[in-house]
Amino acid sequence: MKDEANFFERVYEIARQIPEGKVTSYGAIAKALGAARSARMVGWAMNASHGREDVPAHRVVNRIGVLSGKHHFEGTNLMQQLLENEGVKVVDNQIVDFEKHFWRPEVSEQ
DNA sequence: AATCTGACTTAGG
DNA sequence: CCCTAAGCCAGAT
Repeated sequence: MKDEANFFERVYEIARQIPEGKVTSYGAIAKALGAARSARMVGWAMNASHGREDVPAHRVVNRIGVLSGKHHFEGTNLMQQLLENEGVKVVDNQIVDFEKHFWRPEVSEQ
């Protein structure tokens, strides 16, 4: 049996820990994985997260709070809809008060 | 096996 | 924050 602790699985683990109404960045997740330089890999893992309901990729945005991955969701504004449904304001593909909704996986154990 | 690509980030201007 | 350049690494072709 293979170990399911693949790179992707690790990213999913972090993503699942993102509380509702909160968002985080790819770099933050990457750092939490111990691979701060692999922020792109986090996004890459998200690409593989399709089919995994437990992976709220819509809560993961880039460092400035822009929904860089909304284009990968169904429709054209599903990602925004999901965020607003959780109380996160999104304007022009960018999260309003991003820092206020920001959630750091590395300090999630607080 | 080599090359390209990418849901990113940081640094410098 | 905007722009350009470069680093990054794993997957896809």
